Amino acid sequence: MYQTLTKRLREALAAHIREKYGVELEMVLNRPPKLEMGEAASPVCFELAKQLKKAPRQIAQEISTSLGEVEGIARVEVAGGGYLNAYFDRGAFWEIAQSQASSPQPAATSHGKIIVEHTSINPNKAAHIGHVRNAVLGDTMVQILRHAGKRVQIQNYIDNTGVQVADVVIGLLRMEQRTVTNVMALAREPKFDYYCWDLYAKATSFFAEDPGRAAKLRAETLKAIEENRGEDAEVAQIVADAIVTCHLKTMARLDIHYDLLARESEILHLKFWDTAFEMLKKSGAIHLATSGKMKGCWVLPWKENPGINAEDTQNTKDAGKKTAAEEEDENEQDKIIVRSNGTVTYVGKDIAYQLWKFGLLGKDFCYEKWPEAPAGRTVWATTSRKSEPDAPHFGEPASVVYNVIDSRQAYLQDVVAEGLRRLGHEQAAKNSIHFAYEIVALTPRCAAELNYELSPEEAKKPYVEVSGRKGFGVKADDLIDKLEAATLAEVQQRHPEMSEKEQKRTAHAIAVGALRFFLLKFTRNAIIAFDFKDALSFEGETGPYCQYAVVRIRGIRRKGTEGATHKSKLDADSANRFLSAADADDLWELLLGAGSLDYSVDAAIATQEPAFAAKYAFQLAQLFNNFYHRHHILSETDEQKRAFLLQLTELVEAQLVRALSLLGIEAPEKM
RNA sequence: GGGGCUGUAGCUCAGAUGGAUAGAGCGUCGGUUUCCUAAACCGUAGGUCGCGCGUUCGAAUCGCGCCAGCCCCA
Repeated sequence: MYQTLTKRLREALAAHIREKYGVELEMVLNRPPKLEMGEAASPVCFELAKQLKKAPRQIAQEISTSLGEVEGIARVEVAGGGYLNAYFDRGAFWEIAQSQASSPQPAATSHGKIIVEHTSINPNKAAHIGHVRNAVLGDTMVQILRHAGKRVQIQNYIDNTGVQVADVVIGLLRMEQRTVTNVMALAREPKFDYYCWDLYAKATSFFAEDPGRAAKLRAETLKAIEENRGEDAEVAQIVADAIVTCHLKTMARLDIHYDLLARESEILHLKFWDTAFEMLKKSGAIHLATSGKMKGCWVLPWKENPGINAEDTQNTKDAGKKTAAEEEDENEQDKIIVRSNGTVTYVGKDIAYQLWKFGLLGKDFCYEKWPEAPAGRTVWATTSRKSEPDAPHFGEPASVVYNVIDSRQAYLQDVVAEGLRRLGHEQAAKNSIHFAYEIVALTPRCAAELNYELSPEEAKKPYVEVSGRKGFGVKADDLIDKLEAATLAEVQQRHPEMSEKEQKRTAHAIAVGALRFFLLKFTRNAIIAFDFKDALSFEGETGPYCQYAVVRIRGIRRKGTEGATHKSKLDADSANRFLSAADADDLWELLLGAGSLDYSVDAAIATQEPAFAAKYAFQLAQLFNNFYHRHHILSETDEQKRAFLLQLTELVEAQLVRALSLLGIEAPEKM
């Protein structure tokens, strides 16, 4: 809606400037700080002033008088030192909003497939709050991209052959001396993910007792898992599969789902890695270190000028000029891809996976349905067995890939991208986006509530980092339980007339709204210092605040249909009249807000910042609450006015519900 | 040692593509409810945008240098 008009304005301005001054400029539009300054502003005259060597205000004056009609724009004025402020035709905007509200989604204008990879939790313990941030960010980005007409596939990478799973395997088989059958039974019990959470922490202390033994056990177990042999491999699969099912269940509570579970075991068993390894060797992207600390490792040279193909000559040239010490130093910057014992690092496997995502590996997985998907859902997983015939074509190359991974791994992600580049896939490297976000830490107070003993240094810090190894953190299911309990108590008090089922449904929706919004209101690179007090807050800038605005509108609609038997029809001129009245700026502001979802979605995509969408929902809810206190709709005596206010309210509802759905938040009927 | 991120109100954070008088929530203080449910609204106070120099008609935003904190690679 908003973008419909700004697009017209942008095009008209660009064409006019091209014609009048023969200058081609990118047409940036801003939102003026105040409503009196119009709805869209262009600072283009300042830029033009440089090129034409004229005063910006004079240019603005010229343009504003000669621009001519732009459909839907009432007028363009000169302001400040040379701004062009555009004022929308309020009646026209109302019409656009009415027609677009009823025909919601743009047709899938997708060019290529987009992959969003998120969640990707090590399948060896319960999910914690940090994992939830990852999943919520990823899922929200998915909804936003789909809303913009993109074709998106959601993947969840399962590192089921890694060291973390190995640690739990050691815990079960060596520390607890369990049999395979026994583990199988244990894995079927509820809260197996919680059991592993504790066991993983115990294993960590067990390893700390004797580092030598730990290294040996780990290496043995890891190798057995990678080669898919013996009890270790068997138990690893049982554990990883069961935990993945737990994670799917936890995320389903937040309405987060996946198209494909891409498992690391298949990267190995289907020889994805072997193929990638050959490609890397053949292209000279990696080489075997023959001396020094990394002797016997395959390494990817780092720190050199990352230009394409020029490295080889440059490497030798530079190396010749360097002292031994410098060379040694430089070698230490190289990234190990294959360890001297032959095992592949995570980076190596990730390069293979990224190549596959872009269709550059020349291989595909086999696919089968995950046997224990959440109710009513189908989730596919990679497999080494034969593909099921109805499997979607997951191997279709992606044009863009969003990898939702915390920012501590920025360096590793750079290495992966560098690997792609050295294989000659510059474009893929560019389109493989590290969608980075900061961690969720705990406030010292929150840590204390969890009975965690703080060291003196930790107590001084504003936050404490969670640690899966130490078993220290807020588990996702615990947090959701806590939120649901708190919201249920509130709903029961406010709505004793509701059935218990209805109360629970409502409480659940509010709990999810509170949690998802809480994780989305921060921008990606803000560290969230988690505290139960903040997360359990339902007032102010929160999900429930936004939901409440919708509930209010629904209340009005219910009351409205009960009371008035006839709903008078709004005639075309009336809307314009009400919006253009001298004291109607608040109505206009609300309409404009309701129509600005597209603007916020565009900003969210351009900046890769889902927080923009959350901000939008909150601001629209705020505008509505403000309006709600100023205008009593149902008691409005002017029938046309009442019809107008009602219709405006319904527009706000539609847009707010849409915005919330992008955030994965459902608005209940009552709360 | 190298690389990255962060520093804005008492607290937690927004300020995309440089732009007009730097915003919000919480907290403070003071008001609003016989209801279209107050999970709301209104008012109040609170800022050398870490510091310095530079680029620009214009800098919280860009560049350089410091200071402080966090993370990553060794």
